Amino acid sequence: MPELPEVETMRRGIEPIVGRRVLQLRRPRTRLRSIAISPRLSDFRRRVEGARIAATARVGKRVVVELRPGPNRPGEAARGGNGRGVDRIVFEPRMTGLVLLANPPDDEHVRLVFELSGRSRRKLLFWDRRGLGVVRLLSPRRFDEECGPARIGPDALEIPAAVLCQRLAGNRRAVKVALLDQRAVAGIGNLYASEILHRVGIHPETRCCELRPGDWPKLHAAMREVLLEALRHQGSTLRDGTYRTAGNRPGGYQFCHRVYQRAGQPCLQCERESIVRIVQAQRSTFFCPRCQRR
DNA sequence: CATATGTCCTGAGAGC
DNA sequence: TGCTCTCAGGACATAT
Repeated sequence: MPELPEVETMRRGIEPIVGRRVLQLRRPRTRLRSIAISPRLSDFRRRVEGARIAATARVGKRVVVELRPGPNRPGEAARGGNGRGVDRIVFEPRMTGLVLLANPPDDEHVRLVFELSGRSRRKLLFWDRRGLGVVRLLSPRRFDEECGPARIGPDALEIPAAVLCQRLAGNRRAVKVALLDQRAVAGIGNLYASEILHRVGIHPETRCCELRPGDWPKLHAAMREVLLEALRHQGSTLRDGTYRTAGNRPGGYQFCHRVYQRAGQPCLQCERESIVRIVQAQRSTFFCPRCQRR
């Protein structure tokens, strides 16, 4: 489940594509259902082939590739260049999607292939085992609708503590569930929500509105620490081995997990209690009943 | 409006 | 061993 650290690692890994041109877009035929793309392939192709890649970015858990108009679209040249009038490719990995600049884990789950210009003939791949991922080519207006502040809140690594507090403090939901709300704060998923709450010593079932004002700066600090540490380790590759960097290598943060997928094992903080697994909003939550009291 | 639940999908692993 | 069943969860649609 690529979350902020994994998605940012993928984005950094594809940086070498900046300055290249998309020569061809292909969707390999497989026995699997095809993933959702928009617009349809023929329109996607017409708009992307020939375009030059201007920059990469990340919006929450999405990888963004900014384009400049190509030579096959001379009429577009006038409004390109300032980064606002350009189309963007938005990769949404969701559960098992990967953005790769290397050989994929296997061939049958390669969903899209962007052939790039350059001597090395590199390919940008979207690989997705379960196929829940989405790839879109968005005009500036559509990008704002799909990825703007109305849909995706401030990034977890950018948001100030006071804003985090302001956006969540009145919430009646459990803090673990609220942290997963991408409109409130963007980039946290199921894995890091548990890790963050363990680090700050907050019980995951505590309602946001029950937290004391002094808890928010601590939660904010723990959030940054966990996400930055995971980013340094290039994300977490879980037991199923799905997540890989853009270079098709595993991350290393799974060896630092203190609670996630550690039910029944001793808490590394107190070394007395065992980690417990509960279900909140149909998702697993892991915590230490001793270090995280209500 | 805020909050809760159902749905999509494939493959791994459990249980018999 | 080979079958069936359950589960994993991000984002969005729909329900309460």
